[in-house]
Amino acid sequence: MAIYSKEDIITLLQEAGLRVTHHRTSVLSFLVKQRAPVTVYEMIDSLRKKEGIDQATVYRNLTSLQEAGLIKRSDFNHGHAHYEFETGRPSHQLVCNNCETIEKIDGISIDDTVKKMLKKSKKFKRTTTHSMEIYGLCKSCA
Amino acid sequence: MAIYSKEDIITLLQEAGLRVTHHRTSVLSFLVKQRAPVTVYEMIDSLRKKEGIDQATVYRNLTSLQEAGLIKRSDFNHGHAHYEFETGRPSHQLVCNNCETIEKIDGISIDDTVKKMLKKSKKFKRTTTHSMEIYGLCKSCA
DNA sequence: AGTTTCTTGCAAATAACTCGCGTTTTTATT
DNA sequence: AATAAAAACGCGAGTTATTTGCAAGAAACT
Ligand SMILES: [Mn+2]
Ligand SMILES: [Mn+2]
Ligand SMILES: [Zn+2]
Ligand SMILES: [Zn+2]
Repeated sequence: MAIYSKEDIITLLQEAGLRVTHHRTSVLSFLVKQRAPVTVYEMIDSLRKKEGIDQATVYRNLTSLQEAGLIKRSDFNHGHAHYEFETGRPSHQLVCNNCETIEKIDGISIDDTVKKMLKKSKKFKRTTTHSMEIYGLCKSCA
Repeated sequence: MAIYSKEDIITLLQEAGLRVTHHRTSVLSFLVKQRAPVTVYEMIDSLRKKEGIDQATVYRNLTSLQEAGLIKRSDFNHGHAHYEFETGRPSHQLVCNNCETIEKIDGISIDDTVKKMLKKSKKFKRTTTHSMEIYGLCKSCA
C-alpha cells in the first residue's frame, strides 16, 4: 500500500488543481494508507492527536478531496460518512449489519451493468461514479 | 402503484410479525405510493400534517419496518436517510450530484456480481441485501 | 517582497436523529 | 366484552454528526 510517496500525494493534489497545504496532504496520506473505508471520527481522532488538525479542517479537506475525485465517500446507511482513497480501479464493499467490519473487494467491474442502467434511464444521459455495497453478517457476527 | 390495498399493507405487517398500529400502517402506506426513495424529512412533514404523527414515531417505525425487510434505507452519501418500499424485485438508483433527483431503474439484477463478490470474500459467508447507486448530473443539472 | 486567494482554528450553530418516561393502543387471554 | 401484558406513542430534552462565521495564517501568483 506504500506505493504512494509524499511526492506522489503532492502531485495528485496539484494535478487536481488543489492547493498543497500541510493538512490536506496529511488527510490524503492518511487515507492512502488504509485498507478499507474509515469513519470521519477515526480520521479526526488520529489527525488531531498526531498533528493537531482541527475537526473543521478535516471535514473541509474531505469535501475538497472528494469534489476533486481523489477520495470516495460512502455512508453505508450508518448515518455518518466513511472515506477511502480513490484508486480508479473497480472496488466494492461487503458491509456487516452488526459490527463495523467493511471488506473491500477489488477487481470486479460493474461497468456493463451501469451501461444497462443508463440505457434504461430517462433522466440521465451520462454518469460519473457508482457504488455497490453488499450487506449481511460477517463470519464473526453470524 | 396502487396495487397494494390497505388490507395488503396490514397483511404485510402481520406476516412480518409486527403489530398493526395506525401509525405504522400510515408510514408503510406512504412509502408504497412513492416512485422513488423519499427523505425522512418529507415523510415527517407529510405524516405530521395529515395525521399528526410525531417525528420520533416516524423514526421508530422506519427502523422497525426496515428491520422487518419491508422497506429499504439508502443514504446516497447525503448525510440523511431515504426510504423506499421493498418490492423484492431488483431495483437500483441513479442519483444526481446536484439536485435531489433520484431515478429508480427496475429489472436489472446484479445477483451474479454479488455471487462473484462473495466468492472472493474472506470475511463473509453469505449476505442478505445489496445496493447499487450510480452518480452523475441529471439532464436538467448537466 | 507584496498581494491576492485560499486555508485554518476556534467557538457557536445547525441538522439529523435518539431517548426517557408517563400515557395510550394493540394483542392475547379470559 | 372485560383484563392484563407488551408494545407503541407524544413530548421534551439530549446526543451525534456536521457546518459556519470570522479573524488570523499560509500558499500561490507577480
Ligand atoms: Mn460506520
Ligand atoms: Mn437527500
Ligand atoms: Zn460483523
Ligand atoms: Zn439534478
